[in-house]
Amino acid sequence: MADLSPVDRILAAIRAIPRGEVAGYGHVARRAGLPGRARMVARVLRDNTDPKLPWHRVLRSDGHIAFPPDSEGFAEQTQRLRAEGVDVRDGRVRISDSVKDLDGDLDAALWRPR
DNA sequence: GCGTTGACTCCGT
DNA sequence: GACGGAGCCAACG
Repeated sequence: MADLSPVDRILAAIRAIPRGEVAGYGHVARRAGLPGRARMVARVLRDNTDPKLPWHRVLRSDGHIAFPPDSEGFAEQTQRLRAEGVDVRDGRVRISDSVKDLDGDLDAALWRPR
């Protein structure tokens, strides 16, 4: 990976998240070569306008959705995740059995909520 | 160049 | 599991 700017690497890391899986801000940042820059990931997502970007697969380290429960983005993120087979309960993400099966190989690249 | 801000994380309670 | 406080870092005015 080369001379891409931090922002581009963050976007690439987010796009690399497979459908039906989720990743944490810190995990995305680390994957982008920016350990500890979770806050930068958050800013990139806020500024991002690319409809192709699976931003809804990015969650906080706790598995909680980063938006306030009464927010618009919260509702949309929940709906998108459910559409991909991710079980969302009370603003928290839970992994379905089918996804749980794949988890072994993806451990290096993906993170799953407890 | 400084102070504020934030879709964060870690740790203790 | 939920809450509060401290730390970090880049963007913005």
